[in-house]
Amino acid sequence: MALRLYDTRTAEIRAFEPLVAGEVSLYYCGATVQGRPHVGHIRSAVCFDILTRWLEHSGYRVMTVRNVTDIDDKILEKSAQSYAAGFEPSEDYPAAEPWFALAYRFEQVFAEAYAAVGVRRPTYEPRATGHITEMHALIQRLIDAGHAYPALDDSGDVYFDVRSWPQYGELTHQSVEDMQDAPDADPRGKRDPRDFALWKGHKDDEPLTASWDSPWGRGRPGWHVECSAMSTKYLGAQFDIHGGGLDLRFPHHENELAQSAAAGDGFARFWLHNGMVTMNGEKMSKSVGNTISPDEMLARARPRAVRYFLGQAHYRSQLDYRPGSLQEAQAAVERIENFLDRALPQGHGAGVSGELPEAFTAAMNDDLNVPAALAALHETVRAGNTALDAQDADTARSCAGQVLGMLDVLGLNDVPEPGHDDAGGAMEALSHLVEAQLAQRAEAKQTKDFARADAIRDALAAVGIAVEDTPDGATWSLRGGHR
RNA sequence: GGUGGGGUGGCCGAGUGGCGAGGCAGCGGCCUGCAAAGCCGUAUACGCGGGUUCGAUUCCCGUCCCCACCUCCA
Repeated sequence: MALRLYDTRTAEIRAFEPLVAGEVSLYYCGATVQGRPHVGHIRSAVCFDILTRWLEHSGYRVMTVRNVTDIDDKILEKSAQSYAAGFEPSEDYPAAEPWFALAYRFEQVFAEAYAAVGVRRPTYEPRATGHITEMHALIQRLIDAGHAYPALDDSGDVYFDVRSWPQYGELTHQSVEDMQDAPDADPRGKRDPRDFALWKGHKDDEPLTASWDSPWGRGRPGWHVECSAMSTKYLGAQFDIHGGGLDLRFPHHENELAQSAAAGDGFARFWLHNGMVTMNGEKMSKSVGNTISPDEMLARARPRAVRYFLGQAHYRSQLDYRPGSLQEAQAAVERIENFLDRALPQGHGAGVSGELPEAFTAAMNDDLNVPAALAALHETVRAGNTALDAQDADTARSCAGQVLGMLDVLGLNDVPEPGHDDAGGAMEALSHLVEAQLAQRAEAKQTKDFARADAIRDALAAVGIAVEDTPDGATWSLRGGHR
């Protein structure tokens, strides 16, 4: 069965066929780098990372582009605040920081946050500020086609003319007439309050560094135009998939689609939107204050568990966080790891086949049904454990190979685990100390001195080292940092 | 008011016109010196009311509730 995906625009699941055989072009919206990432950004990235991995596993060559919005109202506002009298600097927002320094700094924080849960870098990450000329060209095409106009006042803005584009609303299935009037719409210079800015004229209180010359006067880009300009520059006038969070459907993606289509570009063939992350059923947002940051998650559970949690629900479903979610995810992850440790001790994993179970493949092809894919993974783990208990090493090894293959697709094998990969010499030294303790404990057990054996185990447990007995002797692992 | 998505066992979370995915937690058992890990077993689950059907959680109608978006939003 081939891959089928849900397309927001047509509101249907249909077979995915790329524009160019064997190649997939994917654009998905990244962040406006005005602050630290929150888990919604990371969930979105995990979803599209899994999509990318699945496409690659399916044999496609995938070009992925994710934008960095490094100029916008909020970035300028945060920077301006840092110069204001009475500003109190914090760790996240130092005093007197230029907007471009702020944006660049947070861009790097985002990169670290993505990497911490094993999200691979896109093929390219274009910045809005680096594509002003492409935006100008697009805006000019829209003006020439009669779908955009310079502001009727002297603001220097350029607006998209919503009324000139009958298809406006097609992505979110709304008609312009039915839209609720925007309470904060500032109609100055607009033909219709729903018209949106392609170009924003420079204002005197904004730094000159945040403006560029244009045929319509000095200014800066509107929010939506960058994605149209950059996606088509790197992926072509028409490309396969455009993704992003559900909350970007309107206005952001609707406007992107309108301006690109009105300019004559085919644009995205599939629109994919991931669901929101909620806390006890409500969307996490800073204004409500019900947030947990990626850093806080990583402080509460291992990176691999955090990724498992963020990726475990279907990508279109809402993902609910509540106390205990991460511990549950970690328990599930460790169940998988325990099996691999039993089946492939000490690096015997080399050369095992990563062939995937049919149920897993079918689930992934069915609009990336990760929950069903995880069910297949866990069933393979159980089958493998059963085989181990029956001394059937070949079956166990085969199951382990399949599990490794599935973990690769889900990206769980790529998550860096501190204290595991990079502890180097310290880990080596610790290993000798623990082995010596275990040898003493084995001796105690030999002489049936269980009190002493338990004392050693308890002492190790007290410092975070878990000891488990197996038919082949005791094994140990660091609690919180997998062996 | 408009648009879209939901309400599944203690929790999370798939799915299906009829043999109850999966994970976590719980209980019982096997194994173990004891644990841990693992395996086996274990649940009168599908918001409510009607209808269609031999049979509905799944389809239809009605109804209640929740969530998201309607120009800051992943």
